[in-house]
Amino acid sequence: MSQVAYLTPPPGKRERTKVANRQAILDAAREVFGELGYEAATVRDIIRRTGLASGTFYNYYRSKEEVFEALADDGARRFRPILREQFEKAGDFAAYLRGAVLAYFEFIANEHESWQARRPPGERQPHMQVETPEMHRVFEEVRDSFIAAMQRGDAPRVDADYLAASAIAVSREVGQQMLERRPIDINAAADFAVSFILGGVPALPRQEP
Amino acid sequence: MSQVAYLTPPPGKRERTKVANRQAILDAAREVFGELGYEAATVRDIIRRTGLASGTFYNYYRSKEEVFEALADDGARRFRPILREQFEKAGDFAAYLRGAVLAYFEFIANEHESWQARRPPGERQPHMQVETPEMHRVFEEVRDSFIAAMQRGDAPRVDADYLAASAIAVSREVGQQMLERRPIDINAAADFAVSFILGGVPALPRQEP
Amino acid sequence: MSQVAYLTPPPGKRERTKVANRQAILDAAREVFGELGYEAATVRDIIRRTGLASGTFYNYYRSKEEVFEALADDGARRFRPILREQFEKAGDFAAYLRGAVLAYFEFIANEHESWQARRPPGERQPHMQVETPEMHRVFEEVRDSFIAAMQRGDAPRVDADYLAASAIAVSREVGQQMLERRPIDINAAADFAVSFILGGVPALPRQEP
Amino acid sequence: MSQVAYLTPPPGKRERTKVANRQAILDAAREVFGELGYEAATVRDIIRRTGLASGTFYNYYRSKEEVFEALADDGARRFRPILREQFEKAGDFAAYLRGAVLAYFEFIANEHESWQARRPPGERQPHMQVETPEMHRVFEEVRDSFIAAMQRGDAPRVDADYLAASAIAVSREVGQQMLERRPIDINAAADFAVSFILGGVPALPRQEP
DNA sequence: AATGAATGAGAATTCATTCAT
DNA sequence: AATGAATGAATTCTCATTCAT
Repeated sequence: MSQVAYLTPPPGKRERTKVANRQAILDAAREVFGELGYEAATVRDIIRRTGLASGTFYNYYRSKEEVFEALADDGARRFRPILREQFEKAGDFAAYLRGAVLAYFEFIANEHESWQARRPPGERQPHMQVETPEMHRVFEEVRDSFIAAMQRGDAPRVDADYLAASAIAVSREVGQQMLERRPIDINAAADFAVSFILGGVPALPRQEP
Repeated sequence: MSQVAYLTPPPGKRERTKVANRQAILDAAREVFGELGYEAATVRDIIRRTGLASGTFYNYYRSKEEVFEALADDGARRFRPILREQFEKAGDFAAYLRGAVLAYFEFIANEHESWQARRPPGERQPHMQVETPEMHRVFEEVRDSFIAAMQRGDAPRVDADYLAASAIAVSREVGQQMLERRPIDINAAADFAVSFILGGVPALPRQEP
Repeated sequence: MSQVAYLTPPPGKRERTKVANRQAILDAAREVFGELGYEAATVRDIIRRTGLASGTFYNYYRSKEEVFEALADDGARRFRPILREQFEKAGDFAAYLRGAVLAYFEFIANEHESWQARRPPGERQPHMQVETPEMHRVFEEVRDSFIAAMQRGDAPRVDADYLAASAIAVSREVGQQMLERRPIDINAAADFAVSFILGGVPALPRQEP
Repeated sequence: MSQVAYLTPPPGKRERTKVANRQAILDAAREVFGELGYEAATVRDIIRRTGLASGTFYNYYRSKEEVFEALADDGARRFRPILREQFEKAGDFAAYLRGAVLAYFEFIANEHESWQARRPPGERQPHMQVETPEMHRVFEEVRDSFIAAMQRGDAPRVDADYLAASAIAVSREVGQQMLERRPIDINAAADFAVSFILGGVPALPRQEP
């Protein structure tokens, strides 16, 4: 009997359900926040969409705010390996930057399409900044790879914190706008963002008048 | 009866009270939104801080949302003249950009003082940072004048929305980080942001190795 | 115009409504606790019976527990002047005791009849002891009048705290039982309680075998 | 396979666990009811304190009410032998009464120790003191034997319910006060209570002027 | 205009109990 | 027998807004 292999017992149905429920709530929250906006969304809205009982929500999260943070944290957690992969496979700073931005845009475009979706167009969501531990780690990772590039002589020695913050901000904002356009053009957005970071306004793709 | 003398109330007195109340509500709202974020803030929180009665709020604003808007307008109203001054003074796009960014950094550095000061010091402050309406309008002002410059041929014709979003994002993030550093160095931050926008990474101020 | 007489303005309709509402909630609570018992009773039950809106409850009390305390406190507050009157008009200790016990039994019998009423018979409510400030004052008043009687030489010098506690306890328990009997016989109950306090078991009224 | 040895579990082991769990739940319930009162206490509070899983509770008791009853029975079971002993030892009603009251005071003084000890020390404790089921049953025991004595001609035939209520009330209140005094003087309290019940105010122990 | 209590829809939350594992 | 997550009815409670004074 190969049972022996499971010195740690295989995750039972219970455990699987727990993970699935946690994810279901996260997914539902992503959709609901996307459709109604964070403020209008209620815990009821979220839980209704999962098909779970209302009380079940509170087995996983204590409030709407907590799901929101978990959502942000979750995104950052899933993105971090992708970012690292880009860093490891990139030849130089420019390649890393392009790879990372492109990967990020793909990531958010795939992100269920529900985040920021089905909302009356023009109704801008107010910007929300949650600083989750995982998001901070992404920031640190970006900054550290910039520092590494600088130390390799691959990039000029500049204020790494400012630069990381700027590059992330540009990516986030352009990415956000990209998602609101139809069709979603990941490559154009990446061209813009990367050119901007690497060369500023003069380097940007020109448009017809 | 000496009442007669005041059948018409002392001129301006009532008017002044009205203006003062309106401003008191605005100030209270700025504080409360800053401390709790738009969502968590309640009308009661705002009105409590003014010392007025709850019903009085509705003599001035119809809803929480309306104060929010008014607050935005207030911010814009205060920032627009500063921006215009920069525009008139500046010779070209680069100079204007520098002036605008500098003015913005000065603006938030001032706001920051009056905000952070009043924030309950010991209290944990883990919640989402929702973009305040004031900031938002300030950004809009910058963006609009930015687009105008482009239309006047002062700046290359590039994707205006992406560019505006990027420049604003850089300004916001660098500005945010600037506020967290001691001492707050507005000029260094502006140097960074403006160089970045105008020339990307290669144009950034170098640091000692 | 006799308006002048109201240097302090006459209580307006608002003020009257406030007092009336507070009392209405108290009355409703007394009924509901009486019918359902403290535990089964909900805030909804109470508020429903007042005809007020649910939110109104919370303008007056923060919880079921708080109304309950207010109820106890209210009873004690209203009883205290009655007690004092008995003390002032009584000739000696025995007369005071009889007067006070009788007054107390009348008081609780009148107490709307709803407290401890319409409940399935035999379903004993668990004893509940709330120590409200006003109840403590009643205790002190009883004890102090005992001490006064002792000092007058009207009663033997004994442990006044134990005695007051005992006399009050006997009155409360006999009173409680009295309310559960039909017909309610205030005099028989008072005879019993007073005899017991003044002479213990041997002094009690005998019953047919 | 060495499993074989335990196909039948070690005899008594399971049984002991069952008894231990049942007792653990009872002990936890005693604590929790004591700290929070019956109403505020939840099954979760009780079960949490045992370290058992919530579902396990229902293997032993069907509801919160049932533990409450069981707790009452537990108290009675522990007190009845003490009471019986007094009865067998005592020559007459007075001696029995004294023995019973003394035993009761000893009982609550002991319970008191184990209760007050575990109570979270700094915590405000404003809530209602609901009669605990144990105390209630203890009172019932006393009352029943009391009535029995009356029926055997050991005591005068008076209103049994009133008398039982009175004697119990006196014992409870004097006992309560006794617990609040330092040092706790069981004998003085018993002297007072018994004298009071047997002879009223005139029979009470005198105090120095 | 100012006041502040009342309103009541609806959101948040609890918790006894069940039941698959 | 033990576990502990799911359930969902029921309850608590909030808060924007109204309106009589």
